[in-house]
Amino acid sequence: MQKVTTGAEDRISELIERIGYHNDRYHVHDDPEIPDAEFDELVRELRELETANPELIRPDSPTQTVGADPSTLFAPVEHRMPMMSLDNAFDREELNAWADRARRRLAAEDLGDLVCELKFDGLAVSLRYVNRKLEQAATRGNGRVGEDITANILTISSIPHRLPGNAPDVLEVRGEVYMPLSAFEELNAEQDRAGKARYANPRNTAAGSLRQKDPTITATRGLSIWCYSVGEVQGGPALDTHSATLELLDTLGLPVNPETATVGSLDKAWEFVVRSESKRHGLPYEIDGAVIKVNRLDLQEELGATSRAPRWAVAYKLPPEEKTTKLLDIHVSIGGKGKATPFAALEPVFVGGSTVAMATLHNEDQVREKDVRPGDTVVVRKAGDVIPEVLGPVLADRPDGLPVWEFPEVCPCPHQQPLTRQEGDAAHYCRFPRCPEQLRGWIEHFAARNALDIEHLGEQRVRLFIDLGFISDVGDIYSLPYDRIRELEGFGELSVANLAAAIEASKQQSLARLLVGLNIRHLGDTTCELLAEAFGSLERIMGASVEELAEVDGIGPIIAESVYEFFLSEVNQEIIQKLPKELLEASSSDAEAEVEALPQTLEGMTIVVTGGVEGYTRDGVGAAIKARGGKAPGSVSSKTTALVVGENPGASKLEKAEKLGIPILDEAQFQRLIETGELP
DNA sequence: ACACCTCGAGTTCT
DNA sequence: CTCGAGGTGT
Repeated sequence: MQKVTTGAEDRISELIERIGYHNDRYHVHDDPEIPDAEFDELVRELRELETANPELIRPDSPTQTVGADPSTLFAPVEHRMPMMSLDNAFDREELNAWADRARRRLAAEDLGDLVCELKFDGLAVSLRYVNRKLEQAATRGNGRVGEDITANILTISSIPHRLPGNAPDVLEVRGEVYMPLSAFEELNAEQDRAGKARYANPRNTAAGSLRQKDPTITATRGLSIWCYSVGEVQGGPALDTHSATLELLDTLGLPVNPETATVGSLDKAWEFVVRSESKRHGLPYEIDGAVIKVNRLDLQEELGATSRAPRWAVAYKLPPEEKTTKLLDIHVSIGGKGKATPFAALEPVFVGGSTVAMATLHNEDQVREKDVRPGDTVVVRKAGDVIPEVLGPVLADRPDGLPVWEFPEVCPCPHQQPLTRQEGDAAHYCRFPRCPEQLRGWIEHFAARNALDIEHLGEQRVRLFIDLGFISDVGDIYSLPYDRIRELEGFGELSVANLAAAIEASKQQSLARLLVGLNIRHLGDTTCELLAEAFGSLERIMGASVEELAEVDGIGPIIAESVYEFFLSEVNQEIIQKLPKELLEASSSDAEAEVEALPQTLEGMTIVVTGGVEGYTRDGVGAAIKARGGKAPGSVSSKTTALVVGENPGASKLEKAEKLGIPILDEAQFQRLIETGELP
């Protein structure tokens, strides 16, 4: 196809030159020749041309670079005023509870007018305008520190680069960047044409678009923004209500969502919530709830904030989306210890932001209790926003005579050995020691991050090596036939070297990790550490009696028996023979030496963490707590000293901690706690 | 014997 | 995240 772009190409060059000139007059000489509106018009024309002809976008185009130094992209930015998150309410009752709490705190005991807004499903950002010029844009991050995304934000056409003369001297605007459904569909149509994978949902795609290293890509994604509050403000008109703030933003040319209402009572606010729920699917963008704010700023100030959220606002979260789909069949998967778990094979359905084709059914009793049968139409949703869950069948749609599902009698692997369920157990097990499914699970477990941490040995390769007969137990990992692997398709010199190096490195792992890798029933990370610490070497653990094992604090008769049995087995002894000497001689002392060096600030404390904490991986937080002498269990109980709330916290832990009156710490308070051992 | 902690395992999709 | 099950203390 002949390109018909000469006209556009020339015009783009001309625009780039003129914009560059006026930009220079404005910023460098502070002596603009043309009015702002005319300047913006030039930029808009350029942007339109570029949108129509993405292949003509030049890296030096001002739409990509105006005012932004690309080298600062994603650099940390400390917010002058923290970007707080909101407390959630899931029903009317919780909404009432919020209002009651707030009222009790006020001298006047009246919240006054309430502003109702939609809650947009996008990414919270902060735009900082200094002297009416957009100087810096940042993500929310953890609320205190975000990432610089100025270069990318400048490519969003609905965000003004400059504000009119009546704007405050310093204005921090908070808003939600989102991808309109039309832009999302257009993008996916393009992906289809290019034969590429579709994007899953607008929210994640918007996030991905803002995270581009190359702003030219962000520019083509059709992102937009809704502005809904301010941070730091200097100069400008005095404001005394939130609705006046929104009006100001609107008059400054910042996009403010029109679906906003100021109401006089909680009843009216609830009506807004109910309406937003029914409107949800008619909107050209996605929402995940509604937000209710106290309108008067003096009352907002009086109410103040907790460590993580203001008391003057609450987010109503829409219930998770439910969809119906066909239950095609119920299969069984075999875990690394032989556990047989039934799961639903579903007709793929888009629910809660992603396509779901499988969902666990846990065990036989769960299937029976839900009474779901292959051929049923079932209701599906995302539990906790992530894990797909089958709620139950739509009985009205059940075909006549649909048979009840029976737990399969044999393992799905070619050996077809029986699956058995013992009295008192909820699970079925495949007890065939040479079951290839179990072997695959064991090898993967051995290579996993919390065990011997062997990179480049993932599920695909494990399957392949088992099929080819290279591996028939974990011991074989250390005598892989590299000559033959080199000849396999998809294995180059480099990938073989990487794999070999990763396996070599695993020989240095600690005793506890080796124990984890051995895949002994009832032993996980924690119990393995207990054993490693108590006995110091594999040899001593192997030589211990059941009674000696059970003497360890935290090890009871059942686990002791399980460990004893494992090492009694001849098959397992042979496997251990195959392991490299370095591993077998691994002791628990090396790792501890480092740990002891840290001040034991958390001695005697039990710290539970929910959500991600800045600067740590999920496991890393627990390790940091333990390294300082504290305990870090996965759930809140009456023994918990404090709950640390990070990014995207889980509701259940938070709720329980509040009910039990356990102190709740934000990330800054957690940092202080770790360093000094002091609770706020 | 019971209640209450903890721990472990399996799990979805990008 | 949720469920099931082992360990510990009363």
